[in-house]
Amino acid sequence: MVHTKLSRARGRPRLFDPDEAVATAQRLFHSRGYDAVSIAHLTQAIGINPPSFYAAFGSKAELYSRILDRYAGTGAIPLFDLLNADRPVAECLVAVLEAAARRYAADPDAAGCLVIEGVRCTDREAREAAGTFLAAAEEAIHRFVAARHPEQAERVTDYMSTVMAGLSASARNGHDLDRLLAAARLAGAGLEQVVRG
Amino acid sequence: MVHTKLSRARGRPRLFDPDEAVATAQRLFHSRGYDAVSIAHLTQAIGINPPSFYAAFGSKAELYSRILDRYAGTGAIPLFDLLNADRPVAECLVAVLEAAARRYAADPDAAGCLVIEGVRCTDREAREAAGTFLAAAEEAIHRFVAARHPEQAERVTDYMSTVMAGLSASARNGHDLDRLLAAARLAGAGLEQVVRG
DNA sequence: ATAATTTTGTATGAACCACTACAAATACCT
DNA sequence: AGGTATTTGTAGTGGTTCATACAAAATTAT
Repeated sequence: MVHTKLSRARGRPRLFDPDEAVATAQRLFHSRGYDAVSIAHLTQAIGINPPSFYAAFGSKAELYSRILDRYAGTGAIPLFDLLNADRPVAECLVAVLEAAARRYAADPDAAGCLVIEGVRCTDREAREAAGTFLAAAEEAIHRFVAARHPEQAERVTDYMSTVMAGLSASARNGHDLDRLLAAARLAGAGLEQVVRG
Repeated sequence: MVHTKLSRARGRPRLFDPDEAVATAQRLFHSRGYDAVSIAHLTQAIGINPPSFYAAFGSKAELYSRILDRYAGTGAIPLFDLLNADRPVAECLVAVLEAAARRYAADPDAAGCLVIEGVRCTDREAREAAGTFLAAAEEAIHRFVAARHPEQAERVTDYMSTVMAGLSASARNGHDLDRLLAAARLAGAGLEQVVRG
């Protein structure tokens, strides 16, 4: 039995578009941070009542988790593209830092990284969901560096985490693209000393 | 009319030591962050009831502000000592980064910088209080750099802010002293390229 | 038409939040 | 002893948090 989108579901139809609602919620979470966004804010922004919200998304943390998945395709840094390149390691890593600067400053009303900021929130469930994504990103960087500079992999991965967290914080402190890019490039200078190949 | 500490105050005496209470509160705020600490947590940790708390400290945000003052003398980086030295600029700045790494990792249960993390909290009043201290630190760094490298001052100050925010975040993510120090030194390499003198 | 299914809006529950009114208690001052 | 000043504990205030119970509404299936 295959359900196509053409054959409508059985009960009363939804009055809102869940995908659109997720996009709205993503903007809210990214702009104000997980803790500062209440169910009341979300339902009001989406234009629905709490029961519709819970029926569609389960809970605030579940919706957030779903948004993190979506973020990977819409707002996060394309790590695999940037790190699979055939260029020198340091060059790739600097490209990641510059991409981070660009993403984090792209929308002044949703500055910084949704994941990096998410791991600082008060809710355990949401924090752990963001932590999973952060760990995956760190592992991708670690693997990339370890392939050619195994001795430096941990140190460089830590450094990348630190700089990206710093860039996200500075973006949320209002630094614009130019300032963020300058900081990313200065940070890149540290990299080129360690991984020359 | 001078009141000495020897002549006791008039009414019923306090059953708790306000300084001790402030220290307890500082530990709580630093460990869990401003948002995650409730009045109930504070009063319970101090061992008093809410009315005593409000009589002594005014409000949660007021207490936090008082703690930030205290933090400057107990947990913050001695910027003026480190930057007034007669050594090369880059050397001083790296010393600041290393001092930050040490402070941020010193107590695993109160990791990171109270000020840097404070500016991310949900409460406007507390956020602005922390912001004042952060701005003062940034101004101190800017002035120090501008004295000898006026062209680089803004860029270097932004970079310092970014790296220190990153170190604080990494500390809160559980990185220990060694990892933080390694990141601080890698970041220092970027500095030495820009401010050689 | 009737049953089954799903969403909707209203209205609310239970737990927490920062904060306080009030009277009893405990000190100093005269 | 009596008056004044301050802190104390009890017991709340009103507001916000996330989440739900319930019945009416709107659709498909039979």
